[in-house]
Amino acid sequence: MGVTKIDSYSPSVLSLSEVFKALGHPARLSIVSYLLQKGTCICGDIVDELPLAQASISRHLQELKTAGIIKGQISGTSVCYCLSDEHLETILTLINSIKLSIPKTCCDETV
Amino acid sequence: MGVTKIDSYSPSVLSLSEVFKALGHPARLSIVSYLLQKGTCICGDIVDELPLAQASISRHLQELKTAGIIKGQISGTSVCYCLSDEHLETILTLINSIKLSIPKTCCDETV
DNA sequence: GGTATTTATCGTAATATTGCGATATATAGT
DNA sequence: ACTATATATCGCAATATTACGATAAATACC
Repeated sequence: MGVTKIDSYSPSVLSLSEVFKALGHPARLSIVSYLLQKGTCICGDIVDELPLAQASISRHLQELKTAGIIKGQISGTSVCYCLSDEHLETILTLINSIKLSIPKTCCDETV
Repeated sequence: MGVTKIDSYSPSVLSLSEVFKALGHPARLSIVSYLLQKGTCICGDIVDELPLAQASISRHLQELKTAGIIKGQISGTSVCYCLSDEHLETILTLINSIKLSIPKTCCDETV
């Protein structure tokens, strides 16, 4: 992320921005989209779906897990991942409140 | 972002991940939060709120604008920024659909 | 035990992001 | 015209992210 003044922000802002950051990569968003359709996946499923190496998929899964977006359960030699709604409620609430509070015409022209 | 295989993803996934990425930085999320409370801002308002230089704030505002999250209107020597709901509807729809489709108990233990 | 399968981690190179000072641009006021 | 105010952009250095191959770790099967 480059030089980031990470200590200057409140824990709630930092935590929520981490969730958004995790969703802010096309590979990770594709994984979430896959889980949205299929319900669960193992690492190998995503390796078949995306043009990335197994090591890269595994890293993306770890980042989604760290952000609280997915969770995994060991099942034999593989790990079954699924969506977690731990943070989705927070995001939903924020976006709803943003939508409700947008003034109708604060800017008429774009710059 | 490092080496990203950006050509491998659908335009819709890329576009949505750009929106999430824009929200995935504490400074930019703070700006959105400020707009949520105040309705509008000029660059100088955010300079007073965050411990970043004016040049840095301006860059973050440009990134939010590029992602379609805010829009700006020239007003004298300053630019009045406010939230745009151009993409918020998309995000809201996605998160709602994720929430609705989460299987209740696909993973009982975390790994 | 030995082998296959599956996932996670390490090390590295390439690239992107961040933040700053300096500077450019543009409008307002005198 | 000159100055002040406000924002955007440039160039740079520091740091973070991404992706990969290689390898480790852990379980399943024979």
